[in-house]
Amino acid sequence: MALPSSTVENYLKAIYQAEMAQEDGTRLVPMGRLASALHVVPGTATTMVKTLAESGLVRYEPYAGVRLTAAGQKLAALVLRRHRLMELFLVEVVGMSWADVHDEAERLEHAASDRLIDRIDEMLGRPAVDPHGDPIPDQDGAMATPRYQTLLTCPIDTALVLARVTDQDTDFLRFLEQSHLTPGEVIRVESRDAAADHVLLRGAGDRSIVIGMRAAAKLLVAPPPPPG
Amino acid sequence: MALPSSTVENYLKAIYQAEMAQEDGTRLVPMGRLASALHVVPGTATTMVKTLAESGLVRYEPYAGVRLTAAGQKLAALVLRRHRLMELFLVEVVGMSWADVHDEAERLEHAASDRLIDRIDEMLGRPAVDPHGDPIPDQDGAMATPRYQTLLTCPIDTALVLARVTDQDTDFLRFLEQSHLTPGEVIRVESRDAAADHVLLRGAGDRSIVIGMRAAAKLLVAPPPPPG
DNA sequence: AATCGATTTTTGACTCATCAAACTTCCAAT
DNA sequence: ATTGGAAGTTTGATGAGTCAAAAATCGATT
Ligand SMILES: [Mn+2]
Ligand SMILES: [Mn+2]
Ligand SMILES: [Mn+2]
Ligand SMILES: [Mn+2]
Repeated sequence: MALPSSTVENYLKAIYQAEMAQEDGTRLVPMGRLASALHVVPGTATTMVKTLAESGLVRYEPYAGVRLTAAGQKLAALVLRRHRLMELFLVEVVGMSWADVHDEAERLEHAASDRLIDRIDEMLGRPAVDPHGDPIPDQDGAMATPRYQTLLTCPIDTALVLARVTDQDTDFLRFLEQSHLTPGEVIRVESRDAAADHVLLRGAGDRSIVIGMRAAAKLLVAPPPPPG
Repeated sequence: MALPSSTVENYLKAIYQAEMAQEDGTRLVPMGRLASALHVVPGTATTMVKTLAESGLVRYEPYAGVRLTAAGQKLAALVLRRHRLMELFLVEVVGMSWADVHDEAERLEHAASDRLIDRIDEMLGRPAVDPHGDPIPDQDGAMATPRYQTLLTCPIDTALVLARVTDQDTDFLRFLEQSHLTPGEVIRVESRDAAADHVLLRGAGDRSIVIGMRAAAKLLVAPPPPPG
């Protein structure tokens, strides 16, 4: 099989990420989800998934969904590696805003050679996470998958480290940056009000920030850093 | 008209460069040249050129050839700008070899946004030439076109500056690098022998180098730098 | 002027990726 | 058990880009 096209890479990556996002154990991704993630109509996704299945990259169960094979998983993880290393490179070396790098990396991930990516990896000191806190797969496609809590489920009035942001929307990221809600910052939840649909945060420098529960669910936190 | 596809960008760039390389005044590029530059069969080039003509990017004269319109020229120059800035960036910032960056830039030139390219341009200090001495068009597509002599036509026993290398072949560039025949180096031609098909050079550090006339024609030189 | 060969164009076919719209399957609620 | 609607699949068509091979054109040489 020749090099995978950008289209194939995008399908594999979308399936990979949809599998991860699946709350239930079954990693079967329904065609509707896949189609909307890729901005194609469902029929297109069905057709494409069938050809991916013939290439041995996915297993396809009609009317049920699709999941990656080991081969598909590895390819998808390497695309994700290129994407995330490229994002971090654009922020750290080129000086772009973390709010903008996703769209740029969305195209560069298909054009950058393995040599370039490895060089970038080296320059950055083999980083573990990208600017949004997303883990970066290694050269073999292996990726750490820490289980973080969200600002909806974490304990109240406890110091926590903001570890990851699971939304790449430019405006949302810009807002977070202005609010100093970026990975690494120490924050605590002061209160939650489901009825009012809000979460009250206390950030670095005693900043007080109110966000909706939809937004709070996209902010993942880890236990505070070990003392000393 | 939507964004030009990579294919369209590649056609325009190839026509642009073929026009420049044309020794005769007529900037008409024959279909055969274009086809082989793009590694497609002639029929493919004909078909594509007709659709480019319909988009107003080229003027096409059947059985004679093709040339860029003003619109086509600008688009082509901007692709070349992206290519050459990317090459220089890969050498200067990423630390890749000048022998390797052409192939990498060949793909990245279609994926990099104008924002990224302008940021790179700024980082590099608005450079005038790429690692091979090729001039870099500005944001408007304007490009300096100095008329250099080659090592085949330049005066003998005169100090000259190697200004530009008009071949992107990896092995050739590697050889030049090892021989210290890179842009900026001061060299002089000691002798030429058409029968023997060779040119004898004296490079920096009194290096003595013999190259064939085919290779010599690819090395462009300028008058030596002003004293002081 | 006639012709031969190189170059170019045309034709017909093919792959990849996509959509619209008709059709099928499945399941949750009656 | 039926059935209505949501989700998924199939079918037929389209556009971009390509090739192989047949046909047409052009110009250089006789
Ligand atoms: Mn991203
Ligand atoms: Mn990211
Ligand atoms: Mn190049
Ligand atoms: Mn170059």
